[in-house]
Amino acid sequence: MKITTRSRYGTRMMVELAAHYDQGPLQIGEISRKQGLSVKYLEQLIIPLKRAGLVRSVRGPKGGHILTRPPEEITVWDVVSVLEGSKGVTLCVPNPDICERSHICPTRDVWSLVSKAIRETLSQITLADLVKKTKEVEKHFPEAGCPLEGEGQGADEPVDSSLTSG
Amino acid sequence: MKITTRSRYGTRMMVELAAHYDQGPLQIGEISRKQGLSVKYLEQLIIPLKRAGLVRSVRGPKGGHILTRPPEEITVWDVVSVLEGSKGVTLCVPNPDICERSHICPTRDVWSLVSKAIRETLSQITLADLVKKTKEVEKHFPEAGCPLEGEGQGADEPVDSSLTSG
DNA sequence: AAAGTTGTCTAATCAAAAAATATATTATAG
DNA sequence: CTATAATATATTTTTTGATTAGACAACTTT
Repeated sequence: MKITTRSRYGTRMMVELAAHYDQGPLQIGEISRKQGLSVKYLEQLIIPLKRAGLVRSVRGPKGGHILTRPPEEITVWDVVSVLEGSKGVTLCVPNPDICERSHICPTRDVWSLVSKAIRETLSQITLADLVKKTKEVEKHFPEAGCPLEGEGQGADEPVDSSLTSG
Repeated sequence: MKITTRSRYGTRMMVELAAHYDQGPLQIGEISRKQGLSVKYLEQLIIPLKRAGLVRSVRGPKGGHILTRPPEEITVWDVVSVLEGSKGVTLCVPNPDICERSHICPTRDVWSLVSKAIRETLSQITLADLVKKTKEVEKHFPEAGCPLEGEGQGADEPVDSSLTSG
């Protein structure tokens, strides 16, 4: 029941792209620096986001990545559902057929409701909301982004591993 | 973002205990047989449930386990929160202190909302609800419980492993 | 009191998935 | 051309979820 780093880092990356939306392509290296996340890992995460049509990329110098739609039109659910894949909170929720009794299983209904609650929650939050909140906060705390988020570690500045263990 | 077998199997066990509530202690062996779950695993899961005061146990022959409260008064959230521990959907949600910037992190708020949505959903479902649903369904399909639930495997009858992989 | 049943506890093992890293290749602006 | 940045693939490392094992403790029944 843990939200994976794929979803969390991916969302942070998308928020960076959103904040940069009207300023042309943004490079992974930039995102990495600002968010303290590994370049290599972000490169992996952006592939499914591209395939899903949320991001497009420009190669070569001055290249980078840019959202295909304005941040107001991309929800966190759009991002998370792509990065989590179609696995669902339980195998039997998206694929009832793998269990012959899915249609009579009372606990399966419970997990379906959880799945629905998550989807509905995340569908109500857009990248624009998060950018806005970031900027409001930066007025009061003039330093940049969120370098850790609990356990993310800096690309160049490894963090004390006691933070990353749990 | 997967619900662990701890929560799923644990909930199924608690539903069995709920169904047996007014008939004295129920043995793990029985639950294992009816639900097709490993005795050894269930034994582990029941310990935190006891510590949390949801279950009490009777040793020796004719012993077993019994809910400390009627099924109407135990929600799925009671069960799941015990079995998942206090880890939360993200480390920084229950322990803001592990990240110096939790209070200004916009994505942390998102995961907090997810956490809240899950909690509220599961708090509205009681074990009695699930027992009731089980019995309704059994009227139409006179065979017993849900042996698989997607990937749970029978204690004595191992399932084709292609089911258990994802 | 003996025997046998059931729960309790700790440890060890296994497997899968998540997370992170490495290398080589392709496109393109300048 | 050359430097930059994306793309693709592969590999490694780490974590943790899941499962199994065995010794021990409590209790009921006879």
